[in-house]
Amino acid sequence: MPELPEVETERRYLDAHARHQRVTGVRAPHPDVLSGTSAQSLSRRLKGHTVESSRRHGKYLFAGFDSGDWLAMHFGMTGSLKYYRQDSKPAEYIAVLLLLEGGHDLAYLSRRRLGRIALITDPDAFIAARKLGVDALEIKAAQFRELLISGRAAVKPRLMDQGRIAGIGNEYSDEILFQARIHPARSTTSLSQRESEALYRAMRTVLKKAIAVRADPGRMPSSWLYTNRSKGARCPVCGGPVGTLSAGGRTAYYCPKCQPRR
DNA sequence: AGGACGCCCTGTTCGC
DNA sequence: TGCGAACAGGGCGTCC
Repeated sequence: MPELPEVETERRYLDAHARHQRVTGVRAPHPDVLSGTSAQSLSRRLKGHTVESSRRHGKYLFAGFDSGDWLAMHFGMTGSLKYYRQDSKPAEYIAVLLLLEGGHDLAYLSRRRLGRIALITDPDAFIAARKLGVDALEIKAAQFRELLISGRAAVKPRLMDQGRIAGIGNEYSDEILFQARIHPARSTTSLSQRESEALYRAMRTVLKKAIAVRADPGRMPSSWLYTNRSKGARCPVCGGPVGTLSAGGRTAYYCPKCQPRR
């Protein structure tokens, strides 16, 4: 699912393919992903302008235009970007399409259409208005511990709380907890200094490595839980059965042996 | 404040 | 075997 590493990969994809390209039109086959705007409005505002910069905060990707406008994109569960020649076979699940001058299209794909695109003028104001926390790769160790342990909560939903630490979802929270050897239902207030440091280190290692392999599941290390998040799977470290529990309305996968409750 | 739950959405997996 | 139910899950809203 598009969590921080996937969105960072999309940001680099956007930079590599669409930068400095002029928009000639906008189409929205599935306008329900547009938030507070329309295909006509987007077309009016973006036509004739070029994509010049990109930013990412948590799971949000921002594409900056030379006009000062930005597209704020969230991918929901199944979104991605696709850059392709206009005369080639169009991609599936196109929700919004930027027609570019050079004969290519930049498509925002969304199979389940749970993603959203907004037209904004200030990413920082957008981040503040959405009450997003600090980006998971920007946060420092001391601040991480403070945001992690203040208030009562189970550690897994806390890692996924976008209002505190932005960018981590269900899959990577499982991986981070697995590598830090911490049970997902542990209370944050019970975590020792040593454990929160292990969590911080695991968070950075996991996110950076996932970015390095362009969030490609096939290239994730075999020592990770990542590819073993399924029923009947085995722990890649101890070989024991992988367990599940429900936390924050999501299914957590973990190894009961490597991540004991206490 | 935190958590449980429902909703959105559709492709895949599961169970009878 | 086949079909409908359950599941997948990011984010949001509601209720306790």
